Amino acid sequence: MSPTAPIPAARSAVGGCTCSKLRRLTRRVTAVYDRALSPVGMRVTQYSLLSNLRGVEGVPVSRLAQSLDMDRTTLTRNLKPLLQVGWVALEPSPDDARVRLVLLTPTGAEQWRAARSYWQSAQQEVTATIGASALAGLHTMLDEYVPLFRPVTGNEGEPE
Amino acid sequence: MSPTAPIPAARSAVGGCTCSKLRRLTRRVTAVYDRALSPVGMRVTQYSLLSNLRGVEGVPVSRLAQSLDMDRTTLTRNLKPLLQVGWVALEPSPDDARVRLVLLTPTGAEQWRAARSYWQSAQQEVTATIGASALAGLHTMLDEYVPLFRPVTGNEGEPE
DNA sequence: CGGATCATAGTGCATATGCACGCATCGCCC
DNA sequence: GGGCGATGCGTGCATATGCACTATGATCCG
Repeated sequence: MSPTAPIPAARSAVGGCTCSKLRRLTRRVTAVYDRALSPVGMRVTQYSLLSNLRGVEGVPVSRLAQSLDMDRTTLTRNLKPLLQVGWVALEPSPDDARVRLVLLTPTGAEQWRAARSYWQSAQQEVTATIGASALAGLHTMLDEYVPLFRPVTGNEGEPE
Repeated sequence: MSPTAPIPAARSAVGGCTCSKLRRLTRRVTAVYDRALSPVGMRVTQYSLLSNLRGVEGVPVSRLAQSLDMDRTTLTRNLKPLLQVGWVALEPSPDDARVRLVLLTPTGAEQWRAARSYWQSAQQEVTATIGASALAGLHTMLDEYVPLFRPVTGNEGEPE
């Protein structure tokens, strides 16, 4: 069969769907970061998570989820592999027995510093690929539109 | 504890990370579509998948993955729930025993038609939220930047 | 004090994502 | 026609995502 023949009726997968377009680009861009971070055995989601713990004593799970703008239960599971390798720790709050504080371990901080340059490589690759000014325009849009949509699972709060 | 106090050092979860910004907006926007499609028990990923099967006799799995710009193995698994409910079918190609053709069942086509208006609601909501011209600008960027990045798992092909 | 209510976190379930690997088949070439 | 590399697919593994539900602890109020 001819490997390059176009599909009869199905060409553009995304059509006019904003969501599919977003997901598609996100998939490709995520791969850039994940490949770049693979030498340190870290994914971009994890790098982002660790970044948010820098310089913080301990953050309640819900608050970290808010900060990351992600579902609290998603965060709980995303923490699991990081707990296993000992890059983060989870300890009960002395003030409130319900609260569990997430904190960066020394090892985690070290790993973050090691990962940082790899992340910068990925970010630089993206910048070079689409151009600095175009990237700035994209960032502006992404940042501007996020607050217009409902946050995941009752988060929100902190306007900035 | 004060529920609205800002986190000491961790404010913006995404910082300057293009990937995190993309993933964040994608999460929020996906929720809009998934909520809108929930009455028909469909997710936006599935809606997009079914859309690509409209008017097609049967598409090899790999080619459909290319069209959707998604990893072939991801598609294989995304097909599973649709196979179970009978909206798509998978049959061996008469020409090549290796190839499995994905096709939309009559039920699946019917479900797609039913879902279409719900998808339109979501798309309309997004349009109204960020504005038609802004959305057009976003689409332009998303479409323009996708081909600049390596496709997932050796896909690509179709420049169109 | 004690119960209703609220807040915080984890789990079960289901899907989404992609890499590494293995299996079967196809085409080609001798 | 018997290899042999290439091709098409599926699976195992691990993470990412979010909804519904549960369990536990804090708070308020009579």
